Amino acid sequence: MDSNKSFNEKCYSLLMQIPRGKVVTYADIAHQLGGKAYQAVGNAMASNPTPIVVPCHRVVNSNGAIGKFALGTAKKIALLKEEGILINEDKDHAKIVNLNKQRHTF
DNA sequence: ATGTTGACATGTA
DNA sequence: GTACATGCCAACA
Repeated sequence: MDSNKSFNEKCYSLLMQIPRGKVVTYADIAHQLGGKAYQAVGNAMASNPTPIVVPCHRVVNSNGAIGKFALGTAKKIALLKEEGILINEDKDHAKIVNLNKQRHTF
């Protein structure tokens, strides 16, 4: 049966709950969905029909890394910085600073 | 740190 | 409809 909201819609709902200046990990989202579909979540983001509207750029890896982004990792970093997220720019090793502190809790 | 295994949605054959 | 491959990953050895 097709659920009311597709998997991708659920992910977007959670994403839109994230206030500016906060970030979440794929594991957190997957956990909120009641499973461990980390990559499924990421895939849903990749299929993101409305970027920016859905802050998919506020989602980072569990280890604090930026991960990838449909519009480009650099774009993601730039957006996060613009949003006020502190990122450790080390050459090409961009990582979230104090992830646990900037991590948003649902 | 590296490699392998695990879990889930989507697309293609 | 079943099977295989891929993907903005994570946990474990």
